[in-house]
Amino acid sequence: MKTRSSKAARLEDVARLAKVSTATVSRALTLPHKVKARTLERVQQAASTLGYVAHGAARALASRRTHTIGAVVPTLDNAIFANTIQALQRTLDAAGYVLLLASHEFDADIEARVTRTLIERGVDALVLLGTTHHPDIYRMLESHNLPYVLTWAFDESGNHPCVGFDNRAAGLCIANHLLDLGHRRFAMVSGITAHNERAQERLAGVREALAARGIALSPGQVIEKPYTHTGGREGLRAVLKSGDSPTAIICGNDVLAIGAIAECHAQGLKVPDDVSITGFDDMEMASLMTPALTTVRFPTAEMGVYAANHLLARLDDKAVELRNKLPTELIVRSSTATQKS
Amino acid sequence: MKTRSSKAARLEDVARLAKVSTATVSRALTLPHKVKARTLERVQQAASTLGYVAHGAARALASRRTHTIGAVVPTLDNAIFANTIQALQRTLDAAGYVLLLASHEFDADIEARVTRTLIERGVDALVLLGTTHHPDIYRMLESHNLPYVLTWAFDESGNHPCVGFDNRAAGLCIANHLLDLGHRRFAMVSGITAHNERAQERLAGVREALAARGIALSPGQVIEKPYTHTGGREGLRAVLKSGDSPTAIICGNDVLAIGAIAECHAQGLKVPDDVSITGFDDMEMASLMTPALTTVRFPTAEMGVYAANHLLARLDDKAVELRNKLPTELIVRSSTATQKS
DNA sequence: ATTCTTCGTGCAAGCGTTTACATCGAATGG
DNA sequence: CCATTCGATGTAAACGCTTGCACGAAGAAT
Repeated sequence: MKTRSSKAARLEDVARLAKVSTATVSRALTLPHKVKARTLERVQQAASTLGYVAHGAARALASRRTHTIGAVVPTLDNAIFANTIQALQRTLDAAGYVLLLASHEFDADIEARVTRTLIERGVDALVLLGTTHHPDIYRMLESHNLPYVLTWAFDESGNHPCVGFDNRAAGLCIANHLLDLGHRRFAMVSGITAHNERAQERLAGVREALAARGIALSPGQVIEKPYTHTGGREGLRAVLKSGDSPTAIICGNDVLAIGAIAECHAQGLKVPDDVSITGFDDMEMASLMTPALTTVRFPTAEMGVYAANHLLARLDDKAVELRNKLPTELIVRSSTATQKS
Repeated sequence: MKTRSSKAARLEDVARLAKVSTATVSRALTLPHKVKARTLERVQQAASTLGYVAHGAARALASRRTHTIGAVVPTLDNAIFANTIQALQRTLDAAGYVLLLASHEFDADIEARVTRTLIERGVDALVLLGTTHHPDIYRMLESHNLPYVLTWAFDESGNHPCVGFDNRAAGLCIANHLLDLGHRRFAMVSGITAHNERAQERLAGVREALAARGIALSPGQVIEKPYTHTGGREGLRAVLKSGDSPTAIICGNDVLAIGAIAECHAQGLKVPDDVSITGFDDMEMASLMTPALTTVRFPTAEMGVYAANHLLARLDDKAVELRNKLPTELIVRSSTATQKS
């Protein structure tokens, strides 16, 4: 078994070289204002010539702080989460924190396991995605008294700090857009709704909007697929096979929509002439494809920044609002068109 | 300042409840075969009723192992890196390791700083992207005796363990494809080549292929842009402005190519009728867009798996090959066409 | 001058594990 | 039946840092 080299300098080595105590070195490195300028300089000099790198575990053990924040997301594969993570990491980094990342592929048990691992590794706080989680997760958060924040969804129960979107409103919004264009025959290629309230809410919003005009979605008109391009293609095929040729297909996110549009092309269907297609999220790709995608914009990067700042504030015992609903916005592009009846 | 709750159970609490010593509890939890079945069961029972979660920092300090592996990448924003990271994380997770992630936005100094931070946090090993790094980075790796592996590029010097691709060969390959189609007027929208040997090598490969047919790229025919969609759009505009209307534009990666194609559409240029466009990487999107993108496939997920296994093997003191060049493959789709002269 | 602060520093006690070493009883072999 | 080995457990010393407390010196207030 490889061990960290014994040549790595320790605090004591720096102290000896700078002719001060280890306590002073420690203070010089973490609370520079507590040390006289001359001493500080000597210590820094010594640390630098020895190439001293602090031993995080020892530091964490003694100080009970790791300066590490954990995030557990469904997957990194999806550009839209990557977006948030990137913003999160950048904000944390600026504050001297490091991001410990784990993903669970939309599996609730794996989520509980990796969350436990992160807590074990000693994160100071945790970013979770979505509101529905394994009870063990909430139990561990509770018993370790860990600050956390839920993201991407808005916790209506009011029990949890969160920053997210109103996924139901977004669903309502996109469905109304299509209704206003004259569409009456719909289908939805949803993400997998089990254990995923974002997907559930989007679907519920769509249903609500349609119901208001007396339209219902039959089981055959709602296809659940994983949030992948392939899922979108398969979803579209399934929808077509189901028979009642919809004029508008609402996809559970942009990735599904991109897959669906690609499949339309493959099948010789024109978008939006033969069928209108929509997504959710407004990832960058949505504006670049042809046809450009009509979707609902979610400010995902802002959310990452907000989540980071929220936790940083709480770790500093500053006051913060505990729940924040970020605005979403309908973005109409060219994948939807009016439907003459 | 928030501290971890004092109610969290420690090893000692478990030991007391199970009526054994802390040493036995420790062994029961990490080397189950070293304790008698009856004892093991008692300990597990006690741990579970107390909701015991090991204190990673203490464990790391005592054992000099963190079971954490660091990765520092340019950005997470790019689906193609996300791909590798996802594979890396999944493989590490299966082996009981956690991924500590940092990004540097293509800035060499930031890279050195975040790498230092990761080492400080006590990673057992490190995944680096590319071969060119700040000398401080190699110095720290050396003095801490840290296993590491370079990825995405192949280190010809032979000084560093690596798993990557032959970016130059890929450049050669794609340029030859276009030459074979009859193209003679070229431009390249490259990534920023400073501190990035992947971009440099791709460009060099292209130049080499063209030179073999007596074609040179003038400075105006090589535009460097960040690896973003916007970079691709701007790159295309710059290429067009430069005057000598190329019939083939080689983009430094798929993201640039997607941006470039979008800009072509905006400018009323038909791809591939008016101009052929290529990328590198073969991200999933490449096959889904219209026109589908001709590109060179890089097995990025495999690389993540390989990098993970490489480090895991070394941490276990098993033998591994230190350098691995993964094969790339030309993928011809519909963004390139023959050029009649 | 004298007393009271304040500041800079050192001393040393942890922080919660792991792990060499010691111990002890039981099993094995001659 | 004793000597030897072995397996299971306990004892206690690290691991490398932070931080409360004590202390002396220097400055401020009286």
